[in-house]
Amino acid sequence: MIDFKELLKEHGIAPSIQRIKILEFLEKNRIHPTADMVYQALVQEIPTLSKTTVYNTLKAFTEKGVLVALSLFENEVRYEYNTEPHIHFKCIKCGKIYDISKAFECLNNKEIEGHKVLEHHVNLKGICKNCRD
Amino acid sequence: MIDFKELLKEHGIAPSIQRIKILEFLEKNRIHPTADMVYQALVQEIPTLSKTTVYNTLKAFTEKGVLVALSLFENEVRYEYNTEPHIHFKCIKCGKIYDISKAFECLNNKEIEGHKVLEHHVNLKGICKNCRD
DNA sequence: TATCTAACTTGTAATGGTTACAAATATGTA
DNA sequence: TACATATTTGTAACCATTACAAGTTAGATA
Repeated sequence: MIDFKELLKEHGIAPSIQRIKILEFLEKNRIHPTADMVYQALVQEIPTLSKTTVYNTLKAFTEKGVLVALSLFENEVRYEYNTEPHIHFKCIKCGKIYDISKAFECLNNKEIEGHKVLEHHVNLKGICKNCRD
Repeated sequence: MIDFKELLKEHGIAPSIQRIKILEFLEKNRIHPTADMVYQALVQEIPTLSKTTVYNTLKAFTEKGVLVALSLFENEVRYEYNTEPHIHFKCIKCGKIYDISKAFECLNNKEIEGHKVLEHHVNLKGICKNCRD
């Protein structure tokens, strides 16, 4: 069981109830949610929750490295708990996004055509194993 | 010199003035523009141009495979002329987006963790050769 | 414990990109 | 030329996100 309160402190973020709940949700639900999905899920538990708080919190978490913001294939921002490097696969049939554990460490800290590469984001698109049948 | 009129016909798109100008702009300016950038550039030449037309046209071109829509790192859609497969590099200092001719054909038509991969989008982030000095 | 201050949360309004829609215009064909 | 269809246009609506100011909370200090 992760001590979310402690985790936030380690990242220099004061652990308010709202922040703890948001982090807990992201850690337990690896569904790459949008800000609105986070809000909808938590407003039941915290009826006074404000969307502004969700946006502010997600932004702060991303800046402090607690979360990663994703620009996947659609024009919307999604968030995920910051764990090991991995890539994303989106099914064109069901729309589900899968984490793929394979990463491309070979790309980071490399030079490509004279540019220094610090990060890489790989998004795959296709038909997932459940939709192939 | 590309015959844009003919190119549109080949893709099943009626070649109106607006559509030809938009395609011509994308082909000549490989700057991965947003819809608004396309509008701003062309409204001088076609004063009656409407943003709705630009959006409709970019959408149609993307659906017919004339253009490719990109979800890069920010939350905004950009468009580029559909040519050979390549990947993108964004400089975190100057913000410029570079095309990198290297692609990962090895990924397409492969299976990863049971999913069938049809497309791949690789976005690199770092410091470009001009900003390194 | 009481108080103070700073940080956090909230709600409303504003912003900006995108889309819906209906009217006006242009195009191709007979 | 006239008609039917497709395209363009402008306005209004929509939705995600941000700005802002006021209200609330929490930690530190005495």
